[in-house]
Amino acid sequence: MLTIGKLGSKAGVKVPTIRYYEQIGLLPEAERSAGNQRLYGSKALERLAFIRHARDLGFTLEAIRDLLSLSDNPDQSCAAADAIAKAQLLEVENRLARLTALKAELERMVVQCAGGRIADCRVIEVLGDHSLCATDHLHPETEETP
Amino acid sequence: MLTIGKLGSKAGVKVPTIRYYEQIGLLPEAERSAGNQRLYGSKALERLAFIRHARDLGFTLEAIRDLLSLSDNPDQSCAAADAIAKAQLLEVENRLARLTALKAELERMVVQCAGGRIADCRVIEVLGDHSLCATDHLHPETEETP
DNA sequence: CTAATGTCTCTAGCAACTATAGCTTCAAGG
DNA sequence: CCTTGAAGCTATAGTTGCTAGAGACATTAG
Repeated sequence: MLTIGKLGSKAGVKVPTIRYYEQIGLLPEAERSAGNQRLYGSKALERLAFIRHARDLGFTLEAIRDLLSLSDNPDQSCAAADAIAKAQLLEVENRLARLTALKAELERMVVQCAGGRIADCRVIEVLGDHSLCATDHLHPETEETP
Repeated sequence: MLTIGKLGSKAGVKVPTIRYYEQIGLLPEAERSAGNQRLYGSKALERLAFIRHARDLGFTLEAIRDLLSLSDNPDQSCAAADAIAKAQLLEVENRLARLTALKAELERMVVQCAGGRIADCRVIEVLGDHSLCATDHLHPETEETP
């Protein structure tokens, strides 16, 4: 049995994050020791690794919740899991496209900066006027993890 | 003079967002009409467009605050503005690299899904075991806007 | 046995908004 | 002139995915 700290270091997840996952129901309530400390077995480690990996791949906790409940019922069709992954792929492709446009724009800005005074600075100028942009890099839709 | 709604639709920014920007000091306190409604002139529109554009380019509000204070004092060297833009460019390049690895992994997952039962689903399987991954798509470091 | 970690709960904070509630003001139609 | 509906106001709370802190108990190394 692992304490929360051991579990965290094995899975590469910080301790408060584990407690947070338990709190929002992604992880089941842990067993407790006599002294009320959480104890975890290998199943919890697997589940946490799953969550961690899916987070690394950019899935939201909501999507992960769905994926976990799918993997808890292994007899169903995997169409749902496939759909979630495909949606995530689309999302990522979208962001890639936007980021690529952004990068081009930032490069243009930086290259054109003459290094003189602010009054001549292309960075400031371009930021003040979207029509100076070469591409449309619109509304990156603030979200989290790619 | 524009009302907050007109300003918002001209700049492509939602009304509560404008009030929020005022609240955190990115926009100066607006003039008020007799009936206490905010009124904006063209300077405010420019400033808001600047903010909006910089947000679209992925700058944080903190970076934007700095850029605005630079553009408010146009007699300085533009080295600072240039540095902010360069840092932002690096950031974007980083994210691009990570996203590209992610995309490859997601594509692999999706392609390999045979469409059978969860028990055989590659999506679930890969999520449970990082060693099945072809690339290192590690820790995308949760942030906002690309 | 003591000191140093580790863990516990609870609360508050981060970015960058968005949404809600309950009110006032404004512009246009009848 | 009056009413109705949209748009504005303030203030507060919620969102996502954590992270940080306080103050108290548990465990372990020396």
